[in-house]
Parts: sequence; structure tokens; C-alpha cells
Amino acid sequence: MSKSQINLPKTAFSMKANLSIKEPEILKYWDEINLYQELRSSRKGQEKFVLHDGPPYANGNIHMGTALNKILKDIIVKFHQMDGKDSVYVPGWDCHGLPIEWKIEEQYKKNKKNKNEVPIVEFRKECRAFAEKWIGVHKVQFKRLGVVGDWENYYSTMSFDAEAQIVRELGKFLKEGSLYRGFKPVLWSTVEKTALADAEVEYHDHKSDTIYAAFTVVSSKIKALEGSDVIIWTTTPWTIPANRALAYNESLDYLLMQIDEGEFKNRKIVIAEALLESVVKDCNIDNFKILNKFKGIEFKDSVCRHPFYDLGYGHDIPMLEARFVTTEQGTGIVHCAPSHGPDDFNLCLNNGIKAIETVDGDGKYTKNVPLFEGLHIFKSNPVVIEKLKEQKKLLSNGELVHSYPHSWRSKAPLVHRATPQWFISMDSHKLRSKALKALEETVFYPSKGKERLKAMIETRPDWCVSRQRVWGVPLPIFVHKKTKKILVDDWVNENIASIYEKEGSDCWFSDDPQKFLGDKHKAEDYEKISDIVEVWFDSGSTHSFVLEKRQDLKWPASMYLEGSDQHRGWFHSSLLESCGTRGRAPFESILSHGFVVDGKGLKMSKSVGNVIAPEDILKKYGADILRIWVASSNYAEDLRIDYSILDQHADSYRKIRNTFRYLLGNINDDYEEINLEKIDIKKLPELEQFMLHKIYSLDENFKKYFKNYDFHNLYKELLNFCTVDLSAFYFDIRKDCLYCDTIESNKRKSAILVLKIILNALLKWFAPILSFTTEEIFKLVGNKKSIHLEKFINFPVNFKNDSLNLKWLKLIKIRDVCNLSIEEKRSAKIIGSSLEASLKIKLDSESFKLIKDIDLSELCITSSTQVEKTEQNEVLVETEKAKGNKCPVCWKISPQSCERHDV
RNA sequence: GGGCCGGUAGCUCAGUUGGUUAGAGCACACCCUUGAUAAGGGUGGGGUCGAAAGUUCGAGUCUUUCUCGGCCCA
Repeated sequence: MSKSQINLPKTAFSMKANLSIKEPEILKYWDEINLYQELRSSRKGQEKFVLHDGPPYANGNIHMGTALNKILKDIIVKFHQMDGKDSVYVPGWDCHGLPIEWKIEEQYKKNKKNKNEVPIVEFRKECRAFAEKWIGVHKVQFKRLGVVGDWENYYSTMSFDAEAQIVRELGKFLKEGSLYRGFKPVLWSTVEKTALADAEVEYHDHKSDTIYAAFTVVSSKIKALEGSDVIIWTTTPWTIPANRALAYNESLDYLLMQIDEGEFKNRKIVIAEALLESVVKDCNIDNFKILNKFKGIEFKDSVCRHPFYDLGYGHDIPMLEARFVTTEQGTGIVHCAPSHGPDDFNLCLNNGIKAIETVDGDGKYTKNVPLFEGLHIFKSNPVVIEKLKEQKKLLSNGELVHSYPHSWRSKAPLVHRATPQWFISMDSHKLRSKALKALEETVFYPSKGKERLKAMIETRPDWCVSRQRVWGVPLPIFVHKKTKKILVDDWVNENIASIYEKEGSDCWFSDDPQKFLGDKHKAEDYEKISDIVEVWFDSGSTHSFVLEKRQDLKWPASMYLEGSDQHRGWFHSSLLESCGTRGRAPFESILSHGFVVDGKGLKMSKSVGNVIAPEDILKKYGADILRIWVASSNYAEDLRIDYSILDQHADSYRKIRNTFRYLLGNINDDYEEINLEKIDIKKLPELEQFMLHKIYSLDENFKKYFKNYDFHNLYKELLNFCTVDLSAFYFDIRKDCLYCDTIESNKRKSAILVLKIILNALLKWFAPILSFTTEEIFKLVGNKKSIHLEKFINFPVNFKNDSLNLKWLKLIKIRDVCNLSIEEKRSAKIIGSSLEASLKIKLDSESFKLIKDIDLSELCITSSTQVEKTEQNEVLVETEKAKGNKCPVCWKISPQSCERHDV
């Protein structure tokens, strides 16, 4: 029997995907047809959906986290585009900041160049070039993932427009009065000579010198204390010269005790009772007497002497009450250096003791510190300890390994150092309450994001927006030299902005200040601030220079989408910036996703060796597999990835691809648009009607899932449709008709019609996820430009047929019973394929009625079936080997010759 | 160390306001097919729902503690 007599599937769509080769070709095609512009013009005038890109930092290759982020963005943008909206995506980059500065400095060090000898403007030019280079690299890498956007007209925080607008935004805070100059200790790196943002700090173990030092009581309400030594413990002996106070906890119990041995023999010391044991052990004190016990509250108004009293440290050291004093470690009395710790700073500030500059940017003591001026703090511990010993103020000293802040770049230990800073007040102009109100008006996916952000806004301190660095937008502030008043002048602010618009912000550092002040103010009367704006203000302002400025976008954005760490980052800074300047959030919704972790749920790290680079996945699997991974993972939690997980997604991809291949093969790649409204559904076989109902109800779920951005359930439903409803059911049953019936047969024509509808539906449903593969197929079967220009299908409501659905669900249950019976005979080696089976089926009267017009042989893919009515309330099936001859065409076995194929 | 979030088959995920024997797909095993063929079909095994205690007639679901992991903060 020649195979030419049957209609075997034929298609140019290969089974093997070869994605790593095919995808770049499709990218080229998208470039050729200028897909992004086509997308825009195809939805001109339609409702806008704007997903505002949270700018990645223009530094280093992309990793799985960035890939996840961009793919998720792209999937959402494409969904809205296919939903008929003008769905615009403008990618952007964050360019200023310390990491790039550090890279350039690293290069300097390599080339033995001294940063201090390079003019700031030249240094900044190198930073700019560095960022530009990485934007170029990122662009290629993001595009390769299949992300469609306005890559030609991206935004960046270092563009002249952006720098100008950032100045205008700061001007608003300045004018309002919520931007003020404060003074506080910040974490400072003496290596980079800069303050560090919280995000730039890492905690590592560090070996510190520890000391127990004595502060002699000069006066106290408890007379017994006078002349005794209050003992403090610290891991930073170098802060002793900056000491201005001691702190105690009023609810703790304290002891006055006499020491009967060693250096402190016959001297009286004061410590907390709870720490007696550890102090005695630490200081090797074996012989002592407890003289007195009292509550911390009695320390009130006590005054001590600095250990270096005789060396020029004549000032009083008051004892102050502080809740932060605990009995976890130390002595229960804490030494306070307001210039070197936030707690110390606040406590002293509340008691009228101001911080002064005790340490300069290089880490050397200033002239405010007698004895030690010019000495580097990291070299001063031995000197301080020596002096304490000499003054007989050192009870004991040692070493301690503990968790300590370090710079994430240089890994150098950090110190707290008081510096002048610029702040935006959270409360002076109700920024906090505005932001909290804005959160109530924002939709969060997942919803738990709202609480997370809210908790942060409720408790955060004023926003410090200044940094002592050079690669950033200069703080556009002048302070009057005599009055110390901040210059607030709209004209000056706008003047600075318009200068930046023309030439960028480099000129702030190089040009005559008069250029910015114009004729209105004399430059010599003003101090020009040389700080730069912290980068979170840059990115927090993107809404102002991207969303508001561009005609193709809208303000506020429909959505901000980032990793969950950005609750503290970009979501946070954007919310504050926009609430401060515009009174509402720059976004209508926020979608946050978890972090990419390895197959066991552990975070990826080089040292563990569980890092997977997007590049490797693209090479081995292709972008569509990676996109499946994104779509099928629950982004509300952390997302696991390893090669076994990817292998399984690759298997699913193959299943989907073969589903398409079956469809294409049976229609011989011959597709035409079908007017769904004009189908006479009642004239189709019931199986086809059932499939149309399936399509309709799947589409309903699809839309529901899409509305909630619930992609992993959406993808799962699509995949199950391919596997369960199509491959194992509809396709399997209809093979006989498609292969063996004549082309003219109405049944076959009906099946072909439904196959075409399914093909079209699957293409559109999958397009946002399988961007490359659906395009490959779309180009094969049509002459339209791109699948991504299409819209989702609106299926006619008459596809829906609930009663038919119920009937067929029952039929499938009967089919399941039949399969069990067939399997029994198959495992007994009585039959092989199901076409070798002949079924004897007994049905109760209800089921018997159900199958009146149903061909159970067709449904179960057997050669024959006999059905009997029975009183029993169950389905009984007996399988026998079919008797007769096998039709050489349709392979059905019957005693007579084949009805369809008269051979 | 503190705050928040999470832990359901090997994997990705469902599991309504507590209510039958905890589900799906994939993977796996066995069988069939060789006209979707580096495909396709059928059947099957697989879970102490992170652990323990408690509330309840009844807990994957509620409470507490612990544990592991992640994010944020110190």
C-alpha cells in the first residue's frame, strides 16, 4: 500500500529547534522590519501601557537576575501590546556612582596614575566613557533575550537632559525648604576617601583591639563614687580621644568594687552587676571586694574626667542616660564619641554636645585632637593604649574577632566619621505621610510588597542626598559665606539646569561659579558646594526626565517592576522623590520579583560555584527556554534554576514545538485567517465542538491569569492543553480522520478548520513568552510582518457549550475505563496497538443514552466496540483481540472489508 | 543579632472560609506503536505537606516554638 494514498503531515517546520542559531536570525529580521517602530504605529492612539524601566547599573555583564528582570518586563509589555494597548518600553541605565568611580581608580592604580593629580573633569569623562561602553554591551545582551524596546532612544541618568532635570528636581526641595544641611557621622572609607551608602557596606569578620578604660568620677550624687573609676569597654580605642560623654542605662544595677591586686590595687571601679563575671574574667581580677550596689538612675548628673585629663583633655565628661546601653557585652557603661557613632551622635546632640571634625577624610586626626594630630586612626590604637597605660587608666586590653562593616569595593574596614551632609526632611513638609498615602493608591503584585514598603517609609530617617564623590550630578547649592544661608533662587536653579542641558554637569567643577550665579549674586560671597547627589536620587528622578518628558510615554507609569530588594531602592527613592515634588507616586502599580537561587534554593556565589550565566543558557538552550523558565516560575518567591530544571523546561518546549508541528503538518503549512463569527458550529462534529469549548474556556482562564500577572499558572494551563487535551486526546483521535479520510470529507474539513483555529490561538497565547518560536511559525504560515503586531483573539461566545462539555467529560471517563481494559490485554501480550482491540462495553442507562451519537471506537481508537445496556451502576469493559483483516490504509481490523477503503 | 517572606512528590506548580483516601504536568519505570518518529500513545510507582507541640470532632490550611533558605537592616 502506497503512503501516497494517505494524507500524512507535511511541514517545513523542523522538529529540531536549533534556537541558538535561529534566534539571532529572527533578531536580525526584527531589526530589518524595525519591529519597535511597527509596534508603535500599530497601536497609535490606543490606551497606553507604560512599564517604566528601572535602570540597571552600567557596569559588568548581565547576570541571571538582570535576565529574569528584563524577560519578565518584556513578557508583560508584550501581553499588553497584544491586548490592544500601546505598550511602550524604553530601556534605561543608571550611570553615576561609586562602583564606576572605583573601576576608573583601579585602572589608575594599575597604570601608576595618581587620582589626585587628574583634573576632576577628566576623571569624570573617563567614568562617562566607561558607562557608555557597558550600555553598549548590555544592549546587545538584553536584545538577545528577545526583549523588544526603544533601544535606539534609551535613557540614561548621565545624559545632559537627565542631569539638568535632576538639578530642577533638587531645586523643588530647596525652594520648599525640606532640603537642609545637617551634620552627622557617616560610614566612611579612609581608603576610598568617601562616605559609603548603606548598600555599599559589607559585614566581615575583623580583628579589633579591645580596651577596658577608666574614667575617674569627679562629682556625683553618690558621694562614694567620687574618685572611683567608671570602666568602659570598646573595640575602637582610637575613638577615645574623641570621647565627650559616657552612657549608662537607668534600669541596670551597678556595682562599686575595690580591686585588691595588680595595677589597680586599692582602686575602686564601677561596672554593671550583670557583667561582673565577664569583666573579672576578661581582666584577670581574682581579688576584689564589692563595696556598694546602686541603680543606674543614680548616675544622673555625675561628671567624669577624660583619661587624658592631664594631657590637655580638660573638658568635663558627663554621664548620660541611654536606652541603647545593654548588658550583652562590655561593662554596662558605654563611651560616647559623637563624631564616631550614630547612637553617640544622637545622645550627645540631645544633651547639647555637638560633634566636631576629629578625623579628616584620609583617616588622620585633625587639629581638634590634642596629642594625636596627624596620626592615622588605624595606626593609633597602640598609641592610645600606651597613653592609657601611662596615665594608669587602662584596666586591661585584648583582641576580638567580630562582624565589622567593610567597603564592598576595597574590602577595607570602615569607620563612623562626622561630616556635613545634605538631607531631605521626611516630616518638615509631610513627605512621609504623602508617601504613605501614595502607597494606598498603588496596586502591588504580589500584594505583600505594599506592607514591606510601608514599614520602611514609616520608620526611615531623613534622606541624606549628598555624597563626597565626583562621579555624579553636583549638588547645585550655594551657601552664603557670612550668613551661612542657602541660596534659594529659581533663576539660578534654572540657569544651572539649562547650562547642564547644553554641556552637561562637568562644568560645575571647572568653570567660574559666576557662570551659574549670573549677574544677580556675587560668586565671592558664596561657597559653592562640591558634593554630588547620591545615585538613588538620580534613579528616583527618572520618572521626571523620562516619563514626563517623552511624548511616547505617560506619567505616572502603569508599572514599575524590579527585584524585591528595590523596596529599599528604586521603588523607595522614586516614591519619595515624586511625592516630594508632585504629591503622588510615579507609578500606578508595582510588581516585585524574588531572587534567582540555585536548584537547592541557595543564593548563587562564585565561591560556592553554583553560578549560571545567561550567556551559557543561551548557548546551550536558547532564549525561548530561558523565557519559559521565567514564565513558569513563581516570581513572588525566589526562583530556582539549575541545569536539571532547565532540561525539564527544554522538554516542555519540545512538547509545545511538536504540538505546533502536528498542527502545521496537517494543514500543510497552509493557513488562512478564519472568521470565527461565521462558523456554523452546530454543523461540526461534537468532538470539534468540544474542542472549541475547550479553547473558549482556556481563553477565559488565560485572560484571568494575565490580569493578575499570574504567568506560572497561565503557562502551566497552556502546556497542559498541549499535552492533555491536544496531543493525548484530540490529535490522537483525529489522526485516523486526518490521515485516512478524503480531503473532501466534511469531517476532515471540520478537523482542519479546528486545527487552524487552534494554531492561531496557540500562536497568540504563546507569543509573549515564546517570542522567537511563535515568530518563526508565524512567518512560515503567513505573509504578515510579525506575530508581535497581532492582537489576542476574541473568541465568539457561541464557542462556549457547558452542557456539551459536561457530556464529554463523562465520555472521557468511559474512555479511561476502556484504556484500563485495553492495557490489561496489552500487558498480557494479547494485543499490541489499541486498533487490535475490540471492546465490549456495558453501560448504565444514563451513560447508554449519552453515547447515542458517539462512535466509541473512534473515541478509544479501537477497531470496533459493542455497547450493551446494564442495570449495574458502573462502566464495564472487556477487551478482545479484534477479528478480521487489517485495512492496509486505515489499519482498522474488521471481518468485512473496510467501509472507507475498498481495497 | 533584628524585621519581613517562604519550605506541598525528583522538578515546576495547584490546594477556596479548617471537612472524604492531598492533586496536575513534567521526569521516572514498564508496555505499545513505528503514518507527529531524535516523535506519539497507554499504564504505574512516587508525598510523615520542613520538624515538634497545641487549639479542634477534624489541621497542608489556625497558634506557638524550633529548623532550613531568601531579602532587607544592624
